Amino acid sequence: MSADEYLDPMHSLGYLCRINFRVFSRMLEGYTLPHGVSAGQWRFLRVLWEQDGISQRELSERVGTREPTTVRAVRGMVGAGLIERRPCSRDKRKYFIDLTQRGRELRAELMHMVVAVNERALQGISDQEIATTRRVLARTYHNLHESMQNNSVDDDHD
Amino acid sequence: MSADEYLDPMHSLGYLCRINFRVFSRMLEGYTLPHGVSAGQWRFLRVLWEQDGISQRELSERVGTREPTTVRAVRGMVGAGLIERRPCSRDKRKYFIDLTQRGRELRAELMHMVVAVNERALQGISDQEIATTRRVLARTYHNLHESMQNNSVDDDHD
DNA sequence: TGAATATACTTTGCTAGCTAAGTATTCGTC
DNA sequence: GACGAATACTTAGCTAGCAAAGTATATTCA
Repeated sequence: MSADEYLDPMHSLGYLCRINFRVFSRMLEGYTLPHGVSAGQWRFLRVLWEQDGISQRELSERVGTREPTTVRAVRGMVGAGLIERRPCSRDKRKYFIDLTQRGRELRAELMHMVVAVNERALQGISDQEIATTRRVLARTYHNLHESMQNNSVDDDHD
Repeated sequence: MSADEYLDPMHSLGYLCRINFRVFSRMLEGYTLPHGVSAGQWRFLRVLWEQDGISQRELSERVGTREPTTVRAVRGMVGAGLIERRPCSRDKRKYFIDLTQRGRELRAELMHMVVAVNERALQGISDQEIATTRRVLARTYHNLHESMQNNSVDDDHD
């Protein structure tokens, strides 16, 4: 409620999310880079392991990045031999993204690493606290995301 | 525990932190940019409002960025008239960072905005859940940060 | 005192995100 | 069937982060 509380970064969920995102990302990349996979690529691979053969647009949405970011990531991953682009025959604007054999093979090793990083991160925290945190972060994202879609920046704040 | 759980991004704290960081940052910037303050600059201002006259190195540490990032941010904020660099007379390597009158004046308006964004984000979430989330995120950061300092990337994971 | 080490900041050059604008294709509708 | 709107992807150009190496100054200690 008081503005001054927010002068302390540790009080701010935005700050806490920023530093956590960075440390998660940097640590995971420490494990995956020796396998030729950058932190940026990992995010796309995870989605493709769940389902590949989706369009570039749909890949963007599931990963949570905008199209230009996806264009660059896809280019890099094609170059690294992890995925292939397949033009859609029905709709010439579209490309489907398929995992290569190598992209598929990486799944087991890399998922093992993400589990290891998460286990280290969550040491000493109860399952219930973790569940609460997930629920809160899903809700704050939902609240802000919805608010950005519905309102221009300068209406109706208090 | 099971690797496949982590295929769902919403299960992963790293992903949740990433999307929350982005949406917090983009929304706050929507408010602050009309005042000539970018999201990057805001993070430095918040620290300086709490205490200015600190060295560039100390500013980096408190904001949670590395020196090169601070160099660029400081240059931009000097150009925008928000801060001034004051050479240290005792130690010629050092510069102290002081807020200008204008930098100081922005505090009230911008803190009002960060409170508004946080209130919107936290709608429908109990104080206790928020407190738990803060505590968990502080702990996960601590766990990973410590682990990165103590271990090279490839030792002792199970 | 002077050589080795440490510190504070800068430069260079990379990654990864974004918006805005551009191109090609498809859809809808008159 | 053709024109306007929507869609899928690309390009251009920006911001903000990083590591590694460079420069200048202080500190330590033999």
